Amino acid sequence: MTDKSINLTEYLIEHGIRPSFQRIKILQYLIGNKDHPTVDDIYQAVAKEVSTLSKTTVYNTLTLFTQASIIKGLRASENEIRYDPDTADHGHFKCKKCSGIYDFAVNIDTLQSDALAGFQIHEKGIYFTGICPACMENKTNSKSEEETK
Amino acid sequence: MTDKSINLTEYLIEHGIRPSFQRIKILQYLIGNKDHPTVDDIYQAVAKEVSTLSKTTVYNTLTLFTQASIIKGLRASENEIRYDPDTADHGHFKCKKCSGIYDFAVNIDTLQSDALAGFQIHEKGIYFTGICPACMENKTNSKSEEETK
DNA sequence: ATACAATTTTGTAATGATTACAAATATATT
DNA sequence: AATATATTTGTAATCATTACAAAATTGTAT
Repeated sequence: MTDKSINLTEYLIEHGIRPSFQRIKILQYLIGNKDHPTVDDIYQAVAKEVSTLSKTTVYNTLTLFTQASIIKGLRASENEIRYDPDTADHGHFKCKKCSGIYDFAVNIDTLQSDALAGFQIHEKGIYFTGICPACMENKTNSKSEEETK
Repeated sequence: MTDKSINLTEYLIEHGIRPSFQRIKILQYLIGNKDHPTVDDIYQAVAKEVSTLSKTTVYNTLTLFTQASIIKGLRASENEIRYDPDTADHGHFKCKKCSGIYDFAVNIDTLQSDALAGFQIHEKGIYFTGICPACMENKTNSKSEEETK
């Protein structure tokens, strides 16, 4: 789901999800914010438009979307799950300093290990951690103060 | 840390960790149980030998070991962190049915993607999910009942 | 349109893993 | 032995996530 021109309502229907107002708004936010938002990020942002929004609805919706495979939950971060509307295989790099999460292209098929013969694989997650280029330079990092945890 | 003949006390000292009784027992358990135990698994088991053991000590110790890179924390499971004394690069497969976690050999170096030029990589995590061979056969699976969540 | 059924949303209360913190205990050093 | 330092312990707090039931919305059939 990358093409903005696709109608969100139809997109949901195509994936067997009834297109409620809340669901469309949450999906819209996810597609417009591919920076791996947390549940709270999503809730805070969408609540500005949908004032009655409940966090439970956000959880329900994200679970629903995940089951329908239109988004993926990431476990790159320690505490919380983050969500990614890009369901194509790719890796995630988490910077230990600024806590930023970067996507990176990777040819996951080359990984295909003989060791998993006989296993039915559903998802492939590639999570790297380390220091991002920006933080390598800036010893004094601004992001780290606001987000260190 | 695979060779059982290595003295655990010395092993800890070599890694800059003071070898307290609790730390040795926890390390001993980890090395003897490479089935990716949870914090509670470790606590329950070691508490049988060290009756005064506190769960906080287990957390402290695991954090210490992880910082010293003698174990690795896995996020293959949804809720909780699991620990692995095998710090060599390898993948983890989580079966959605029986919740079992399998190690698998994988040549992570082949992954090296150009996209990460300039990034300083510390850890590489490979997490697959799906159905394990045992669960593919047994439609009625026993493990799933005890561990489904 | 109207009434009924099914689905979705909401709010609150529980759960459960992890962390904070300070007192108690053990260990090392002089 | 005396003192300083490091470790362990227990309890209380935190925080993301889940459970659950009531309220609101939507769909369907008459």
